[in-house]
Amino acid sequence: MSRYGRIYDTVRKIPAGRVATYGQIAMEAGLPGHARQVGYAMAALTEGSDVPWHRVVNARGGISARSAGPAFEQIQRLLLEAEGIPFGPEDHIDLERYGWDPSE
DNA sequence: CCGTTGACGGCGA
DNA sequence: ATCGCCGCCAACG
Repeated sequence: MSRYGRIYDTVRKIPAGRVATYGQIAMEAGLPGHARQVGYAMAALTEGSDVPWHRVVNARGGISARSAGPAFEQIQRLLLEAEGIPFGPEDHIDLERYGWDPSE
């Protein structure tokens, strides 16, 4: 987990009530263009992890489908709504309003 | 060693 | 705005 440590560390910085995109996390972690590796790193997480994985969404503000099954997608949406983040008619979050700005 | 796969994203048609 | 193709790179068989 040597190289992904930067990724997990960056995800931990996302404040509650905010979300960040895979590409954004990659950039903040010093790995621009490696959005896919961020997704791969998230898939490797265990349930006891202190990483707020649910705050990571795709570039359109939506929840990406995963091989683990649709159940986790539901859980992610529930966790985000519990933090006050609303989903639009197309199941997407308004990144302009709820996207994480690292400089804040 | 090589081909496939995958929690993605950008660009062109 | 939507769709499809391609690039990125680590993990697996």
